[in-house]
Amino acid sequence: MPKRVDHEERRAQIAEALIRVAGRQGLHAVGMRDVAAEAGVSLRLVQYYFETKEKLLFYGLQHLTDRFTARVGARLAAAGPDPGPRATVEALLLASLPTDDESRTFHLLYSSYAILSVTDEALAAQPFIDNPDAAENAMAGLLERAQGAGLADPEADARTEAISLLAMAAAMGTSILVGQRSPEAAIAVLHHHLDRIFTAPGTSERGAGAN
Amino acid sequence: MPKRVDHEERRAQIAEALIRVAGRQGLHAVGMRDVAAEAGVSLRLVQYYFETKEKLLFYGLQHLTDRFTARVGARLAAAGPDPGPRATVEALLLASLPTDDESRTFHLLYSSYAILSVTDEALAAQPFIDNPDAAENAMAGLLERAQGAGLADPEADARTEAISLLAMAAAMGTSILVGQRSPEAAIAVLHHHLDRIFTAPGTSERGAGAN
DNA sequence: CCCTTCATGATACCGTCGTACCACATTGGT
DNA sequence: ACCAATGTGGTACGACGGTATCATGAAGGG
Repeated sequence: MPKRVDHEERRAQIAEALIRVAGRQGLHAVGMRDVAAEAGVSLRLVQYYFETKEKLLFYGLQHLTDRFTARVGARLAAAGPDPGPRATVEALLLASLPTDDESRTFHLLYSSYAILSVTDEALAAQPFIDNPDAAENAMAGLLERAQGAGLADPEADARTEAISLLAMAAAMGTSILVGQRSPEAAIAVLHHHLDRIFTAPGTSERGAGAN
Repeated sequence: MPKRVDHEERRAQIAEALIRVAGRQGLHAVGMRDVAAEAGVSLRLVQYYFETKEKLLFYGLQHLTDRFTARVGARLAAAGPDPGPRATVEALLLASLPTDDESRTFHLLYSSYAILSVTDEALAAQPFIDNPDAAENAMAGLLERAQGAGLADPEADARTEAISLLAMAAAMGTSILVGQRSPEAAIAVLHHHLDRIFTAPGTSERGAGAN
């Protein structure tokens, strides 16, 4: 038999091409020929590894969320070993804002998929990240731990605040994406709420902050 | 000359057809033939009143925002003459949540247009509502008035809180749209923050609230 | 050594979509 | 009464997109 190529790696490579071209032209405007050209392969190859466009799109979503998860993990790791709850929460929120090309593309495409899923049941059935509310649970858990450690307002409802923070980050991310707001303004708003929730004793060095 | 028909009315009627079919199939999947069929007219007619699909889409966005503005105005009027600042703010926020078919369609299509505008400069140049930050200014103004009247926490930064409230409403609206959260849960979170901001003296009847 | 099987390339097909063109009806003005 | 401008319908055209088909190259096993 011939070259015996790693299919999974090839698929990943094509998926990255999909993400790049979709980030440029918009997910709706991407065709198999565009993906093939971007990946430097022939149209037939794209068909070979993903039989149908639908499967390519699904795989693209999966790849997108995987890459984003990895990126957030790296950001957390870069915040040092065992950072405080506030630093962790802040890192999570800031990582989800579209501040550079990669996160801009992620935000754009994730939003595109989400909007698509409203009218496309096949896409809605797809595992959209593990995120029915994984991020929400993680964030709520962090806030509760902070409360337990006396670092956050014990009166606050952790789950409600978690939902609020994530919602604000998401919506302001979109504002940034469409050029309605600057990343700095969004970060300032998030800091405001972190200051409100975290009754920080020694963790009040914010302003010339991390990222 | 022949029938002398009201072009503007005809355009509005076709635009509503566009909105209906786009709400069903998604904005990306709508074609001129679909719009014509939905409006009960011939394809040629759609071409006659909007020469190009792009113009149809632009007009559709305009019509969508007009209808939404009117709807919000009606909601405010329904809240009685000169309601308190909190009731006004609450009405504005709740009106923007996708709780019924009309608001669901609005939220879906507005989000679709917004995402589209990221990669389509012609659409980005369009007056996307009057909303670079009209809603934000209005909301901030309301909060400031409430502070002046001693109804809201005077320590709070009105603009920051306005941005926060609108952002949460927007993001949770999307969560509702994709079926990730119930309208009730979203409303509860919003109420939580209204309770935090408004130091309501007699306005503490919330829970079996307005809408 | 060759044959089977995996991998890849070129290209054809069929549907759809936006747009353009042609034809006709209707009606108000002269 | 006829003409011309407005409104409306039917249909064709060119392009593009996803998918399918045919063909070929490469390599490991009998």
